[in-house]
Amino acid sequence: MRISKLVGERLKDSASGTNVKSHNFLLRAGYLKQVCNGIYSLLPPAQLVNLKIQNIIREEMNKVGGQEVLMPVVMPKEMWEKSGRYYSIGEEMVRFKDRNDHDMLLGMTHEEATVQLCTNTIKSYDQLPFMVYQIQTKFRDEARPRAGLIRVKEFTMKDAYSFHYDKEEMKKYYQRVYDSYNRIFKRIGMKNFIAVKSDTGMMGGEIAHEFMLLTDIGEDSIVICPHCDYKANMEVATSIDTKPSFEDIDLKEVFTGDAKTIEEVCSLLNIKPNQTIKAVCYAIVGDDKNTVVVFVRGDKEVNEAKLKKIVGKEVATKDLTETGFVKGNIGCLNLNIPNTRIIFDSSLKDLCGMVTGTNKEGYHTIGVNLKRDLPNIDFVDVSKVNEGDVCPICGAKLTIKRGIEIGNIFQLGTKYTKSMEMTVTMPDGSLMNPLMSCYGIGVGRALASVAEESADDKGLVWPMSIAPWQIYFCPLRMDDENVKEIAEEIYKSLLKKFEVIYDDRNVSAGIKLTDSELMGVPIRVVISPRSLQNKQAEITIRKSSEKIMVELKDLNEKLKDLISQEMEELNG
RNA sequence: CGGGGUGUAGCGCAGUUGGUAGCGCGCGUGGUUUGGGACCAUGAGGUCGGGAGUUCGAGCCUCUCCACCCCGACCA
Repeated sequence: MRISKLVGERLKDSASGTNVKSHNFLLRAGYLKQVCNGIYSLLPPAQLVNLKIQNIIREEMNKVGGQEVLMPVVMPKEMWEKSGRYYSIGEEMVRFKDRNDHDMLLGMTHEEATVQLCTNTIKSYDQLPFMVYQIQTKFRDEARPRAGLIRVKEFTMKDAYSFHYDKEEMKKYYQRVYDSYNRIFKRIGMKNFIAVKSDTGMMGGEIAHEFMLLTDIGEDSIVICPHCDYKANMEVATSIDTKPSFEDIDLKEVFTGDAKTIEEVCSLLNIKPNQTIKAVCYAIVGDDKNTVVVFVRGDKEVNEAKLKKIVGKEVATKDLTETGFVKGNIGCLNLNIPNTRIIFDSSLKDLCGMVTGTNKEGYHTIGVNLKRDLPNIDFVDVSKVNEGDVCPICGAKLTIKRGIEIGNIFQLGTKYTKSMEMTVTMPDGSLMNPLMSCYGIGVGRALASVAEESADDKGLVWPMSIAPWQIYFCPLRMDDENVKEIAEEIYKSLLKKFEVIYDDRNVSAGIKLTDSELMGVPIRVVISPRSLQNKQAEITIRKSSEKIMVELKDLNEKLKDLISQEMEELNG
């Protein structure tokens, strides 16, 4: 490829309106062009990276027996009514009508389509296990796209689905894909990633893992034990609570005036937040009547993912106007509001000497003893883990890090095969619903994640395995007839063996060299009148800035070595 | 959906008390340059996000709609 013909421009000024390093470089280096909020076109270099990532994924999926298929983006409503998700998934799924007034939707995931594909196609247990996968465009009408390709509405996803005749066998297969995912992320050059236990969310099922790239720009919080294996998404993370103990005194109402927030009450009463009981109110989505109140210790926060599971429905923080609650003074004693479910977090269990609202303006109650004043209460874990809480496995202090979800795997069980009536014949002649698992990787997100992790202050730094080109061929002084002639010759010979971007522009050295660094091509080959005097070329390794002078006659051989060396490292 | 911010040339930005728009980069042409974003000359490129209003006159004031960015809610 000649850079003079390459579609897209390299920008000197950094793009405005983004604070994510990799996204900034991807825009500046001519990889992406935004179409609208959360929707991008990929320019040639990005598409080359995209295809390479896809091919690595494809190879690894094939290795675990995956069969590539391609399912439709547009699907009829009926399929999704069967599984129940036509109604349970919110506005992120785009629904529309075709010209015959038939309800259709854009697929955001393909469990339904896969079951439809396999039902009556697979008839006997004998054909299990098997896995189908596809690499396909997904559309999700995200509430808030952000950080370039990290969270977008339209993206390319590899999604795989496996089917099994028993749980043991499903778990074994799940482990194989888990290992496969580790290989994929390693091969595309990702370094600091981990697998964590995760919430099953809208997918359903029991066990799920997310693969997370640890980075400060990540959207998820991950709880990690520095001493043992425990790693979990904040949504499902648990910890052993270390209970504070306070003097057990009698109940007493105290005047607190305008003090409403935990901070205000604490500073007024000269106590710490962990001596207070905080009330958080939720509405149930799609249910105007009922309210949920969660009482949690003042230093803790409600984990809404956990709350959803307890309630069994979507919840949203509730506006307290026109309810019976006294905002800022809600207390757990004598709270009598109709149609209200009250939930106590386990952080409050057995505590005494606590402070809570009195359910009337201007007053809080001190000396609450949960055992004495509220006997017969069930405490449930509905709070978020705090940094420094105690690991549920080994007892060490937990840390919290940020991460980008780069892949996820779920053991779905029979949720879809049951609801969509997929059966196979078992050895004894009976029919059963096969067990199912699903496995996803966002290709564009993987691209952006590697870009984010490997970029330096000069620009992108692609790992060899997914670089748009292996070599940036950069002759200086293209006005010099001798340079130009030799450059054309070298380019032709490089093209036979390597993937090359040829900077054939007659512009100053500075522009060429900075562009090569911005674009992140792993190896740069420079020739110039100076180097040609000695019949030499200069090789620069992008990631280390290491420079190697090499005789022109040895150039191809040297490049071959450098490339295979890095590829071996990436492939393990 | 809530809070905050920004919309002026391809990109980055300036534009004073209201008087019909500039700068840098980039792009075209001619010339001089050439190992870390050269220089001279010259040229093209704008419905100042859209609409309505106030005014003799609006990039600037008022109203309204829209788009994008950031924080939250939401999220495979």
